[in-house]
Amino acid sequence: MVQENSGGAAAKAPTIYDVAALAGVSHQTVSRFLKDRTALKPSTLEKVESALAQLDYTPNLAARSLRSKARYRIVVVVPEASLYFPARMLNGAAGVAQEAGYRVDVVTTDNSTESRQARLRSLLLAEDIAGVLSFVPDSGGTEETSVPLVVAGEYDDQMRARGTLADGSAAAKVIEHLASLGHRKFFHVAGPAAWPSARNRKAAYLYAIAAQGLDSLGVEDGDWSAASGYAAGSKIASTRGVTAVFAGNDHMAIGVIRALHEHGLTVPGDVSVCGWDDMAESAFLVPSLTTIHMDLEGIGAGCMRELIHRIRGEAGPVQPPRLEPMELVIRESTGPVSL
Amino acid sequence: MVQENSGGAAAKAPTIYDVAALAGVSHQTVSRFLKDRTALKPSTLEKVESALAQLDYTPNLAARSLRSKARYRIVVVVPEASLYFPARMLNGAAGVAQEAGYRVDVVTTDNSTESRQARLRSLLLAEDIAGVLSFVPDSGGTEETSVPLVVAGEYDDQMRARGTLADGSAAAKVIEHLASLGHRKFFHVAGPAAWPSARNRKAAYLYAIAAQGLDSLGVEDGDWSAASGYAAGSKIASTRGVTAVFAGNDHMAIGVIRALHEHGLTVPGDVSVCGWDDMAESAFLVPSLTTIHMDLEGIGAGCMRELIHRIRGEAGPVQPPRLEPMELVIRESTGPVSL
DNA sequence: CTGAAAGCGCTTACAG
DNA sequence: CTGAAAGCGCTTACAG
Repeated sequence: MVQENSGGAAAKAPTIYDVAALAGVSHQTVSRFLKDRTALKPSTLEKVESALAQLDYTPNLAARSLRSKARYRIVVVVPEASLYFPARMLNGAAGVAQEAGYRVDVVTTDNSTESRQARLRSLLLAEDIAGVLSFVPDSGGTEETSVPLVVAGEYDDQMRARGTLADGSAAAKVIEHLASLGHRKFFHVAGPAAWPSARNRKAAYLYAIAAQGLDSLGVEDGDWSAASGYAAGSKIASTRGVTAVFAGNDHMAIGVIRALHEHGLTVPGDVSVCGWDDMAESAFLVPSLTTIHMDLEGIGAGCMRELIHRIRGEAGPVQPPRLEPMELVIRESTGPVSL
Repeated sequence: MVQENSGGAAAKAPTIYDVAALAGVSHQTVSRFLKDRTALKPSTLEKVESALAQLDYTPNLAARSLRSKARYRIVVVVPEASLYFPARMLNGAAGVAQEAGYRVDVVTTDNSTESRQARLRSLLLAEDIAGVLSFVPDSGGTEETSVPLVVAGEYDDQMRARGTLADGSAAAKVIEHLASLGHRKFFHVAGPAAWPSARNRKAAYLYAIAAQGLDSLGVEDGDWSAASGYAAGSKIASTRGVTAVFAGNDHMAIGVIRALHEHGLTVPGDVSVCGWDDMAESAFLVPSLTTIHMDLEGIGAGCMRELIHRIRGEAGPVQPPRLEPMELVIRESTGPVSL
């Protein structure tokens, strides 16, 4: 499981002094080269360049950051109970950060333990943190820090405050699609209220129902898991008249379908079910899942771009992320209302 | 989306000198306190302690690591195309690392891009890296580094080399279970051969088939995704006689079931299908999935514990991780062979 | 355009 | 048991 080191004395990493000695210049000149090559005259530049390459030099970030107060690390906070957390978001974010020259410190958090909270706080106070990207809506303690902070989803909140819903048009499409199939009586299984995306989808659902003159026979809050969808599904099965269910994510949709199945209801024969996210396996379920396709990787990348934009103090608004379109993908789990 | 900092001058983090001044001692004394409290006499200890608490001091890791050459960071390499990578493993690993006082740098990798490889290599050469935990079997370049390295799954390889199979008994249980239902003709959908766990399960499958005097009508390599399971499933549907399929993970099992469904074959009526991993939603599928329950979080934690053990140069073998038992969970997707 | 000096915040010898 | 000195590898002024 472990690969032995090539033994003995670990090869000391070369320093700026080694490079300087080899190039026959002062170490400051090497430092200058690293910062801005054009500040050197061509002949010097060349010497430094070849010495650098020869030694395979890597700067010591600790020393650099100690002296320059520059920061090279971004902390990403992910929920610990991340059975449902889309790893794709983390990937998107990490990719962008690496591309921009930052290292990514991942911190998992559950809201329960004191000690972990404390550890997170002290980490955030550390001097070398450039910024924080939190995928956890209530990431206790992150707010007090003075580094730039992006909480994924807060954008949604802002928009909702302005009367716009980030997920609005997609949710409207779901409801329209179901209404066009003759459905009139709906049920919504929402994500946990702490999450902006959950609040957003619920609000968009309620708005679309009202706008299109339909009926919502109930809303149940889950926790994003299939198990919570299953619990909601049992309730739905015993609620007379529901013919269409809109679930806040695909996991919960799976749970709903299972519960309906156990109550002798078929999907989409008796009840239509629509999810949200378009997980990689949703197309392969039986029935395959009608859902909203989300560019999770793109969203993660967008959040990270925004954070880096703030870290660098660039003026002007962040360019909105170029995401794959958020589209309704119609599959087998939704169908005409049964009479 | 962004929370403004509490404005103005960022509160400078307190240094060891601030603490020393407040406590009325030299900064070395504070440093000693941090390293080993018992080296101070009680009255001094008390003064330092209260000053420390009052200022909410956090050590500057960059400075500490620059001077002491101690390392505080562990790099975790995760596959970029991690649609299927169980985030739970990362969580388990990160939790253990944090608990032990390390920070976790996550690096995503795909094997394609040169620049990313280079970045990974230079990251690994950085002076402040204590060790590397890779969840990617072929994490190009990590081998050259002189820091302790654990590649998740290599342990499996070692055991196989010694004639033992980590996943052996569980795979045997799968085959036994299916054989007890009357199945004789099997098919295996394996994970990518680069992954030790995939090779392991395939070997265990072939061994169990032979040991129990059964027939394997084929083995198809997938890439862990439902889509690859689907492709294999089409092949299975056109292979005469197969009544039981053992898939290397639950995602591929889902794809297999879908393909069989499209070919008019029911599960488990016509064909039984068994997965591996026991994803959170596997119990809620229709049919619910027979699978091997894996303690993914525990495995991630175990790998990290081993790495830290090596980093600290502790003698003796690593205590084997205390995992939840790897159990066969019998659900609806496997049933008696049809005649 | 380049070198000599100072210093980031810590820890590790060295004295007392 | 505690303080004065030195130095980790860098970058940032300051001179030339």
